[in-house]
Amino acid sequence: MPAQKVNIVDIAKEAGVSISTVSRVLNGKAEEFRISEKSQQKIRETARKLNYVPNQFAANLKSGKSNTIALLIPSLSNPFFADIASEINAEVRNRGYITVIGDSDESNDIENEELMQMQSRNIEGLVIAPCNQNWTDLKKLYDQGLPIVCIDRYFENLDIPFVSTDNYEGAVMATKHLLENGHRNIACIQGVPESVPNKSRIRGYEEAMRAAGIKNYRIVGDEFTVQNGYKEMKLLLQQKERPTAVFTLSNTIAIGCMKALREENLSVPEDISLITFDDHPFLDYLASPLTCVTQPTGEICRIAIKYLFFMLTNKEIKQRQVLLKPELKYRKSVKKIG
Amino acid sequence: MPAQKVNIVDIAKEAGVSISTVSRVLNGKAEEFRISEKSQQKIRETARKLNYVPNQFAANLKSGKSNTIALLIPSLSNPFFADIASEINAEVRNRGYITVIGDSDESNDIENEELMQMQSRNIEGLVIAPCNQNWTDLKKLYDQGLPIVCIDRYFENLDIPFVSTDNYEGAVMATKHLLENGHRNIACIQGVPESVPNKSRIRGYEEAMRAAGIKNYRIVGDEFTVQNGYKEMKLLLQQKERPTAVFTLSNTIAIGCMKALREENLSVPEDISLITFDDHPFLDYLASPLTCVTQPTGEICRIAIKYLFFMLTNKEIKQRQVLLKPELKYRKSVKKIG
DNA sequence: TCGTTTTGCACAAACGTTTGTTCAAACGAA
DNA sequence: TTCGTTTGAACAAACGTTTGTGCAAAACGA
Repeated sequence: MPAQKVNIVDIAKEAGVSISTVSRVLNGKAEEFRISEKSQQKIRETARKLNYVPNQFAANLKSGKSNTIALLIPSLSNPFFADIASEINAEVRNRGYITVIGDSDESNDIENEELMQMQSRNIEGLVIAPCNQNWTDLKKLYDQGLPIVCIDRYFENLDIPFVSTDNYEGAVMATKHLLENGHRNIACIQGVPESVPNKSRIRGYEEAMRAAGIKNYRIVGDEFTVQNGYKEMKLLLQQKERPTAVFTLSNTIAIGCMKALREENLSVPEDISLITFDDHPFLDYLASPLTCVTQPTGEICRIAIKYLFFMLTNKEIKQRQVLLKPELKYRKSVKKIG
Repeated sequence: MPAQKVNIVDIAKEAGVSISTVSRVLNGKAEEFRISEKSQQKIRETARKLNYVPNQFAANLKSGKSNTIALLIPSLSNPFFADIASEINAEVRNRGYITVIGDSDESNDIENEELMQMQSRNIEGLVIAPCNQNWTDLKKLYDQGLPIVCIDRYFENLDIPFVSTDNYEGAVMATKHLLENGHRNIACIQGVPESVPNKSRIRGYEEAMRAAGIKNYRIVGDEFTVQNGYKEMKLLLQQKERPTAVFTLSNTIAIGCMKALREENLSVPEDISLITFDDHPFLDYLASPLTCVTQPTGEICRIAIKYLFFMLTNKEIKQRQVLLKPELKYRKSVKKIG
């Protein structure tokens, strides 16, 4: 017998008070409106008895407050973003809000659709790692007053605050490390070419290579996926002049590489050196523990949420564009050659 | 200038028609209500021009339809659940619904709170891997008519449908594999002891051990986390009689183990054999590729969503309790001894 | 005793939709 | 011309809250 959902009216009747009184008590405004202790108790008690669950939709409709912030990421199945989702979720709950998470699967269309959905749900803030390079919609939202913070991916020339890693620096560190170990023929397998982090990393890689006087380097690939890493590594291995080292721009790509290498019976770092962006608990325990560039994801999330809630409460943000320093975690996937 | 949010009334005015007409056109009910082609065009055009975004809250309030299903999992940072989230999300979107994801962080309180939140948001269905053993709240919801499907974790004696892996069988397979390789002193590091999958796995492990005539086996640990695996392995290694093999009940636990082993300069499988529940792309590329019991997560998600939508449309479900077969993926972490 | 202040709460109007009902105009048939 | 029928759309009542306003009753002061 699907008990009809109880509402505030039922409670009012049962408790013998008015609707408004119920509303105020249940919203903790009893003091403010001087509701007697007796009424308060009565109301709370019947609410519990009737199993009352407030209807957020109705509440939001009237008040405009949804107590919801949205997180929009390109791919939950990417451990980097799964981590972020987990952290943001916890951080947001601590502040009494709830998170709705959207996964755009790296598709512009889905991202836009999700963005719409979230608007429809009157979110009060948005944390996004935009996969769409076309920022007009996002910018419009921001200008309409929706607090937005970009993480990981961002738009350099927009005034939307962002928190990310200094990807350029990270790539320079990684590339230099390879160069210092005598490598000259270094290939780079990238992820989504249009994304800012990817572009910065590529820039870092290129500059480091050119600074070392190397002109002909190879950049291949187009996705932050295992499949992409696998495919591109396979192709690289078919080249006449095999690279002595490979720099992958995500750990998913790195796994793909290892799969390809394993199939060709090549080992890291003996036959080929490997270095990757993004850490992962597993990286330490691989056949050849992978040297990597780690991003401070926890810090990124904390700052992003801090900023978001600053905006929500109209506080000033001193620095709108934050790039945190990555670190090189030395393991054993780079061989000294030459 | 935060352009006031446009609503259906604005459109009606601008287009010179009534509110209801706008609503019907925008909801694709133009045919049904015989709205002229001209009006339709006019309405759609002005909606676009004014940048109209429907207010779901208002719509839902009236219609009772939220087009939302909820996914509640114990931990997004666990790759197993991250995968599930990703798959469910995609599957649900394909059916024109959207998913809101909740992460309870293995906390009963948070789970209950999230459950409340979701009720408040008038979800139409729920997919949950319940961490709370107290099913009364969930059961109440189910009896009130909310379609619910449990995945991974479930309640055996409830009529709430579930889709999971035959964890018992998986554990038996793993344990037998160790036994067949001559191991007698096999320890098991478990996850959350009260969770059904954990209990089934333990049952499988125990029965296989006893069937082999082994009485004194060790079950330790209490969380599906890296830390738990690390700590328990450390302790196991301090025992007088070290186990020759360890069976871990999740890959997070397995990583923890490997960390401990590495610190003690022990290697798998030379010094100790290791087998784990749950696959992961990385497992293949570890120093000693880990033999594991894989769960058909994709299949689990697909079936769960199929069932959920059956319930949503009042179709009959033939089989309410589904346990899919796991598979043993042989890699190189088990040594033949004795 | 009678004003005045405080206390405690009820009333009713929103919020932006959906949807059942009603109705005018246009049309066609007789 | 008149009447029935279709076509196209307007009206208005919800949905379950929140919140500004208003007003008794109680308490108090003189």
